[in-house]
Order: sequence, then C-alpha cells, then structure tokens
Amino acid sequence: MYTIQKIKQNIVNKINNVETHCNASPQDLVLPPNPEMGDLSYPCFNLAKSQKKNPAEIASELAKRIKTCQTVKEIKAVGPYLNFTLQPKKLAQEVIGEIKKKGYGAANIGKNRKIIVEFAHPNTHKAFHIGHLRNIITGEAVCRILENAGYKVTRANYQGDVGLHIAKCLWGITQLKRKFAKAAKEKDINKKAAFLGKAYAFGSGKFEANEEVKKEIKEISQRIYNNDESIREVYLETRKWSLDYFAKIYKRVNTKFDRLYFESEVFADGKKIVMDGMKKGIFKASEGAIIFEGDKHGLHNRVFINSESNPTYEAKDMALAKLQFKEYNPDKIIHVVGPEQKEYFKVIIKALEYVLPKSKEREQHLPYGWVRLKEGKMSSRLGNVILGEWLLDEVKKEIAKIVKKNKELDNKNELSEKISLAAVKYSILKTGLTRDIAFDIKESISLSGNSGPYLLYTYARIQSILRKVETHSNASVQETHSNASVRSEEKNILFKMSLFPEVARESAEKLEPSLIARHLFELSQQFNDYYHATPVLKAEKEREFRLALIRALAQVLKQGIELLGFETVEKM
RNA sequence: GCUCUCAUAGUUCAACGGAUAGAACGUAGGUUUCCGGAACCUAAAAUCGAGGUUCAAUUCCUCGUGGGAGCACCA
Repeated sequence: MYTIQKIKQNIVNKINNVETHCNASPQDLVLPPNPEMGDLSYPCFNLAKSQKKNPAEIASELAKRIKTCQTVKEIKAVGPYLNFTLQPKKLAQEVIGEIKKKGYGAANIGKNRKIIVEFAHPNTHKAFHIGHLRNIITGEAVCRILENAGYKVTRANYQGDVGLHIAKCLWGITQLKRKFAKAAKEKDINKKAAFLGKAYAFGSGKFEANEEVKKEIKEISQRIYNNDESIREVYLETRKWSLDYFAKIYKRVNTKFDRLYFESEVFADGKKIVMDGMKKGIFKASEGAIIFEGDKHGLHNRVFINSESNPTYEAKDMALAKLQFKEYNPDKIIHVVGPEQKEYFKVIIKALEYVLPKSKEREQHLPYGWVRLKEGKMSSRLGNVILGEWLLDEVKKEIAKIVKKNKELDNKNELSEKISLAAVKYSILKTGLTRDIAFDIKESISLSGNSGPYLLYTYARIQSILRKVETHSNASVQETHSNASVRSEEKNILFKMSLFPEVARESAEKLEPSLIARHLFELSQQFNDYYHATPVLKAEKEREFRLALIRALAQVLKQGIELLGFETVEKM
C-alpha cells in the first residue's frame, strides 16, 4: 500500500468514526484547487443531502469533531468542503522512503491477466505517415503503462500485405518501370520506401479516374491472392522493402513486437470461417457477396467476402482473432486503431461473438484522435503525406542546432536523437487520447514549455546538482528531519510525488497516457520554480533533506518518462 | 439523407456535475552576487448560440450553427 493510499484511508476513517452513517471512501477525497487550502478535501454535498442540512454547516461541524494526528496537521472547513492539511515532516519521511524502493508506482490491478495490445499496423507498399507515428507511440506507451500495472502484455502488429492497395502499388510500378529499376539499385531503404509510396499514389489516382485501370488493378489483386507466379517476384521483393523500412522505424522509436501478424497469413482461414459461418446462419449471401447483418444488432451491414470471392478485411479479422486466442489465450485484446473505424469494430466484435464466443467482452477497439494538418488535408492516396521519419528528422535538426552550441556534451548525435524522440513522443502523448491533434511543424513540436525536452531538462538539472555532491553524507532523512524544516514548496512537491502511483494506476485503467504526461510536467514546473528560490547545495542543515528530496524527484521523473516510452539524459 | 464525434484565451491543449475555468506557445515587460537561462517572474487574453435539468453546468439533456468521421463489395 502506498503512502497516499494509507493517508486517504486514515482520513476516511476519521470521518466515518465521527459520522457513522457517512460511509466515506478514499475515492471521495478530491484535491483542493489551491494547496494553501489543504492537501485533500472531502466535499460534504452528499452528507448534506442525506441529513438535509447545509453542507457548509456540516463541514464546519465535522472540522470541530475530527482530531488531528501525526499525519494530518490541520483540519478546516472551507465552505462546503472539509479540508485536510498533511504534516510535512511525516510526509517527507514516508514518501521519500517509498520512492527509494524499486518500482515506485507499480500496481497489481492486472495481476495474472494477459493482454494483447495490437498497434502500429502499417500496410506494406504504402507510406508510413505521422498518423502511424501517433499510433505506434500511443501503443507503446499503453503497453508500458499496462505492464507497470501488472499485466502480462504481448505486443502485436498486424500488417496489411495483401489486398487492393498492394495491387494499386504494383500497377503503379508497371507504369514507372525506370524509377522502379533505379529504386531497386538504391542502398538506402528510405528511398526504396519513398518510391513505393509514389507508385501507390500514382496507381491509386488512376484507379479512381480510369475504368480500364480499375479493371487491371483488380486483376492484379486477384493474382496476389492466388500467389500467381507472374507477380510473385516483384511482390515479394517490394514487400520486403516495406518491411525492412518498418523494422528500421520500430527500432528508431524504441518499440519491439512479440508477434508480427500478416494479412497474408489469415486471409485463407478468414474465408473458410465465413463460409462455415454461412452454413450456421451467421453470415448471409447478398447481392453476390457474403455479409454480416449488422443492422439486426442496431449496427450496419458489412461485406465479409466480396463478389469476386475474396475475403475482405472483415473476414481476415475473424481469422486473426481466432489465431490470437489460439496462440495467447488473452483476457483482453486491445486494437489501437484510428477513430474512423469505430463503427467497423462494433460490427466486427459483434460478428466475432458468434464466430468465436469466447471472444465476448475481450475484444476492444481503442481509438485515438486524428492527426490532421493545420493547413490542407493529408492523404496517402493523394501522396501528400507527412512521413513519420520526416517529422523525426526535422525535430532532430532543430535540436542538433542547440546541442551543437554546448561544448561540454558528448555523443551529440545520439543525444539529439534521444531529445528529439522525447519531443515528438511527448507532444503526441500529452494530448488526450481521443482528441485530434492539429499538426503544425513549427508549433506542435515545442522544445520549451510543456514539452518533452522540458522534462529532460529538469531531470538533467537535478542530476547536475547531484553530481556536485561527491558522495552523499550518511545522514538519512529520518536523522535530518528533526532539524530541517520543510518549506511549503517542498511539501507540495512531496505531495505531488506521493500521487504518482495513483496517476499511474488511473492511466492504466483509462488507457490514457496523457495523465502521466501532465503529472510529470506539473512536477517539473514545481521543481523549476522551487529551484530558483531555494538553494540546495548552499543550505546548511537543510542540505541533506533537500538532496534527498530532489533525488526522489529525479527518480519519479525517470520512471514516469519511461512509462511514456522515452529516455532521460544525464546532460543536455 | 441517417449515425457518431468535436467546439474553451490570437494558437495548441487542461478542468470525477462542485471552490477564483488552469497551462504552454505567441505578444509586452522583467530576472546585480546564484547549484545549468532548453529555466524563472509579471501582465493582457477564453467556455459557439438558444432553451432545459440541478442547491450547483465548460461538463448532463433538447434544438440550432460550424468542423471531422462513418454509412456493402478499400484497409
């Protein structure tokens, strides 16, 4: 049990002891808007309702009846709220002590629970754009947050390597033969991937505009499904280009997958499942296709096998689910996929309840907001996309300029890479998951203020102070607390740090990394403010306590930053 | 047309139905001695419109306006 939980329980017990019908629980306690008002607050509205009294009256009555203790220094009524102020020295002792232990903030809500998080899923032969970047950064953070909460997490990535989009690209290649030959000779995998993006956009454009081309592309698609010799070589070759390119990006953003699924490995079984399901009445023939009647469940109908007898994405998802349950028997599968597929997933999950009854309640779509350009629309179909790597490179260039100026730094390239990853990841994760991100290269990726580099800077600054202390003295917090007074800024930092385990747990429950991002930012703000007003090294009797405080703070920052999926640096 | 979503300072984002709507960027000023100025301080600046529910609404409901997405053989 963490300190904060003990404190909350203690306060709740106090309330329930004097007001036996109250039944207050730790979740009822809220944070006052301003730390001067207190650290924790109990709103008396519910009590007022059941007792038919004025909430402010109840609060002031309770304030008189409840006694302070070692942990709670002060209890006062502020309007309808009963506010509790904690004893700073006691708080310091407990919180700093528990942060020193390994794994501060870990929880066991997911104990013995297996979970598959499926994310990234780029399609081969298409561009890897900033939308994918948001997906992969979000997915990785969610994995780490769930692991921290005790879940056994399997990272899965389902990559589309068959279907019409491939055919569009391959058709494009037949038209751009010379460029294709040139790309094949390139050693730089980025250039190969860039060529595929162009070929796809070209094919896609003609597909829309020209009926003849449409026919040809559909015919190519058929050949891919049939694994036709005429196309096999170029298909496999270009598929490899894409996959090599993706692997490079996964490595760059520090993500590893436990299992790579491919559409090509499930489409045959998908078709079989739907055909079998048709006999059982789960699916139905309609207008030459085979559909699932979503409208019978308040949803919409979807085609699972098209009139050319090929399985659509829907059918493939049936087989994918079957395979995932067979391989991992998970308690939950989370699909990190864009919001445009909300309705799609409702239908799929409903169909799966019939196809694979054990999947019920275990399949979940986790949509995240759109990454849209501030100006203009982005579409891989039209070829005007912002590539994920382009963004990383641009940010890195900006950071490298700053890093270059500092002559004391080593490994400048590696350092710039780390800081730029922090900048990009943080800028995506600080926004609420479901919110769209309006993307502007100049504004969205800030290097100051509420940003990844700000967190890293705060951490590095603390490390710099700690480096100046050769070996910290043997005095422990317990020994120093008696003669060191705890300032209010220090108590606020301590209290904020004590809340970290609850923030980490909540972010796992809600699958919301932004909660951690915000908490770390606020913690950093508090420290930087404190730093400017309070000497640490030059203080005398408070020195040991202050060092212990900032050491603990650095550790919380580090752990939180790792949950978000990037790394701290010692100097920057 | 139907369904789902979103609307908060100039911009990008916060705010379990609860206390004075909180930050960042940008703008305008400022930070002698000081452990890192990628920092800190000060200032100006906001709930799309109209109703309703509630002791209390940025938050819930209805209608309107304006973005975005989905709605059968793409993924």
